[in-house]
Amino acid sequence: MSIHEHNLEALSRRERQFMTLFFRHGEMSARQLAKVLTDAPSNATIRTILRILEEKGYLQHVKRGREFVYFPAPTRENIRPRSLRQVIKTFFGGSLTEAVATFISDPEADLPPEELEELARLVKEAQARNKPPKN
Amino acid sequence: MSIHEHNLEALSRRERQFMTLFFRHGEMSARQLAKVLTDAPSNATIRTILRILEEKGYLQHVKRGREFVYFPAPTRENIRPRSLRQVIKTFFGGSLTEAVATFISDPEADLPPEELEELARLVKEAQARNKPPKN
DNA sequence: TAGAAAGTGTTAAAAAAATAACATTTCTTG
DNA sequence: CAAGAAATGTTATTTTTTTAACACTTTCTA
Repeated sequence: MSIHEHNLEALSRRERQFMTLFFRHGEMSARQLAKVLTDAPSNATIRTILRILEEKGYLQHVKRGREFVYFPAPTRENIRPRSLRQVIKTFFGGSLTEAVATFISDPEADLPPEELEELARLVKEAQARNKPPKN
Repeated sequence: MSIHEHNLEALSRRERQFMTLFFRHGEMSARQLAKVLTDAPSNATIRTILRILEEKGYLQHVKRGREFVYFPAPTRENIRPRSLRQVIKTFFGGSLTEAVATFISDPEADLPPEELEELARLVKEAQARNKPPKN
C-alpha cells in the first residue's frame, strides 16, 4: 500500500516466492510465471496473488495484447541492497568479509576465477577512493 | 521434519522471523525472544511457534533451570551459505562482485575501512590459492 | 512444606493465506 | 461479424497460520 517500507519480510510465503521470481526474471505474465514455478497453483490463484501484490505496491502491470504483464514496482528504499544487508547481518554478523569468504569457499557457488580478479579490482578502487582524504 | 532441505523459504512468516532472530542472536528462551521481537505476541504464542519449529527440525532445545532454551539445529545443507547464494542469485544475477559493489556503496551498510583492507587481503589469498596449478 | 511464581502442554478459536470455480470481458479469426 | 479462445474480475471455500485461554508441572521461598 504505502510506497515506503517495502520489505520482503512483510510478505506471505507465496507472495515472497513470487517477488523473488520477479527480481530474478523481470517482467512476467501470469502464464509465464506459472512456467517458472515448480509448484504452480491454478492460473486463477496466480492471478489473485499478483493482484494482491499490486495492491500492496510491490508489483505494477501494463496491458500487453490482452494480457497483463507484471514487474516489480520501483520503490524508494531499494529492496536490493536492503536484502543483501539483511543476509549479511543475520548470517555473518554484519561482516562483508565473512560473507565473501563464505561465498568464495562455497562449492555450490561455483565462482569463476575472473570474478576474483574483478573483485580485487573493485576493492582496490574503493580503497583508492577512500584513502586520500588530503584532496 | 526431515533433516534435509532446511530452507527458510519453506517457512511461514512468523517462523522465518523467529529463525532469523535465532541466527542473529544464538540461543534464546521464549522470554528472551520476546524481548527481541518488535511485534511480540503472547508468551503462549511464542512457545507454540518454537515447538512447531522444533518439530520441523529447525530448532532444538535444552532445559536450563526451569525453562527451555532454543537454538538452531545443525543442518546438513547449511542455511548460511545457501541464503547468501540465494540473495546474490536473486538480486545480483549471481555475481558476487555486483553484490560487493552494491554493499560497498550502500550508505546504510556503513562499511568501516578496515573491512576493505581485510577484504583485499582475503581476495588476494584466494587468488594465490587458485593461481598456481603448477605445484 | 505450602503457596506463589514461573515455567510448559493442550486445545481451540480467529485471522490470514492459498486455492480455485464461475462469470465476464476482450481479442482473434474463419 | 459471430463463435471460440484466452484473458481478467468476482466471489467463495479450504487450509494454514497465528493467536491465546486454560490446565498442568516444576521450582523457589517465606
